[in-house]
Order: sequence, then structure tokens, then C-alpha cells
Amino acid sequence: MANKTRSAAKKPALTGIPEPCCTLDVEGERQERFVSMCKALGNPLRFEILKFLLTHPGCITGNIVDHLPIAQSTTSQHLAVLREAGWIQGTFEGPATSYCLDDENVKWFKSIVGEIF
Amino acid sequence: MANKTRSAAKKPALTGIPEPCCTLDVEGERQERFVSMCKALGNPLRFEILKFLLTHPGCITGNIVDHLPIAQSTTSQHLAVLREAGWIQGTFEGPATSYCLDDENVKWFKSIVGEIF
DNA sequence: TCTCTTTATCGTAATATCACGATCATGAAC
DNA sequence: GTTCATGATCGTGATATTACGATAAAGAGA
Repeated sequence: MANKTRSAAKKPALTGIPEPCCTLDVEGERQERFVSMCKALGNPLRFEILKFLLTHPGCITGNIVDHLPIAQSTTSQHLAVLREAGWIQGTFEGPATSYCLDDENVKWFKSIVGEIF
Repeated sequence: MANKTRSAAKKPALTGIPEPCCTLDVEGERQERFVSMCKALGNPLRFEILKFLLTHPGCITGNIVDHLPIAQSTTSQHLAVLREAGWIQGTFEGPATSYCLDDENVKWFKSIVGEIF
């Protein structure tokens, strides 16, 4: 990373970027995946959904819709975001869809948080 | 939470919302704070900033600007988001601003992640 | 004081997100 | 097959986010 207008057109700062004091092995795809999970969680309603699924594993979309103050279509969108980020998994049960946390990805998220900070 | 159009106008679902299998003590202000921290982290550039500050504690804004492919004003905005979410703290060093992780809040975030899932 | 460096803030355009109702697709029950 | 329940998707408007350049504020040094 190093191409913008400001510093490219000016002389280097008196004090250049200091040496790193340590390293952090979160890069590329892992980083994208982590950021995407954070982004998905960074919405009050989606967090509420995740919380609900944590305490009500295997619930169907309708249960979640009943629990939230938003329309069915909006809820479905939020579920899609959580699904695509890897937080939850949906399985078809007849005409309904049953949702659970994606335990493996949740575990991965926790491990990254532990690793990072 | 229970006021939308769909389920309010229809008869209750055949299977009501099942009983919770467990509880989760993240509510109100704590929840808002956590979601806000997730949201702040859910942007690739802001995550990059946080990573940079982790490996380069005490850096000034200019160092971060040099490290990112975006304009100084945009970087400053992202720093403000991270500050307001509690991820970082800035201290004035003459005309510059030196940034560090807010260790206490970082610790709090980790503990919540550990508690939640 | 005047200038330079540094960074925050302002104004704004482009894009993304969020919310809704309406529609479509699918499986179950009759 | 027809109907109903369920939930995903489409089209849309409203709002929020992200990016930029320009400007302002404030300390350091001549």
C-alpha cells in the first residue's frame, strides 16, 4: 500500500514510518473473511438474530420474524447476510428453513479475535 | 420486540417461538457498544489501521496516511470512527496526533466475544 | 509575525445499506 | 390439481457510508 496524492507529491515526513514492534499474521483472505464477519455482526438487528439463534438453535425464519420488529423480507435479507458471512447455516425443512449458528466459523472467529489483540 | 405487519395481521404460527435453551447476558448498552465496535471493525481500511497501530503503537496520523491508499481526510474520518467506537485513543503531540489501541476496550471486546459464543 | 507541518472538519458526489410491499418458488395438506 | 404456509427474491425509496478536495485550526520554528 502506497499510492495516494498527498504523500506521493510531497517530500517524505521527517519521521518515516517507524519499525514494527511485532507482527500479526492476519492477511489476505483470512483478513477479508474476518472483516466480513465483523461487518455482518455490526448491525443491531443482525446481532439480535444471532443472539436469538444462540438461545433458540434450529428455529425457522418465521420464529425470527416474530421476534423482530421488521418485515419478513427485511429479516430474510439479514439472514442472507449472516449466511454469506458464515455466521449461520440454513437447512430446508419442508417449506421452512431452519437456522443454526455455524459452529466451525464461530470458533474460527473467536480464535482470530484471541490471536489478534 | 413484536410489532410488524405480517405476523400481527395473521394468526399465530402453528409452532410458536420455542423456549430458549439457554440465556445470554448481553443487552442494552453493552450490546450497543459491542455492535458498534464490530461495525467499526467491519471495514477493510479500518481493520488495516487497527492492525497497523497494533504493530506500530504510538504512530501519528501521517504515518497511517502514508500506509494507506486513501486520502488524508478519509483516513482522518476512519480514525474518528475507530476513536468513537473505543478501539483507539489519540493524544496530541504538538501539531500531530499520536494513536494507540485502547487496551481496556480491546480487552472488553475480547471478553464479550468469549462470553457470547 | 509569518510560514510550514500536521490533522481535523466541511461540503459534496458516488455508492452501499436498509427497509418496505409485492411477487415468485417450493413443499405440504387436502 | 388446488390451496395454503413459508420464505427467498425483486423493485423501490430513504438513509448512511465512503471518498475526495478544500478549508480551517493549532503547534513549532524561522
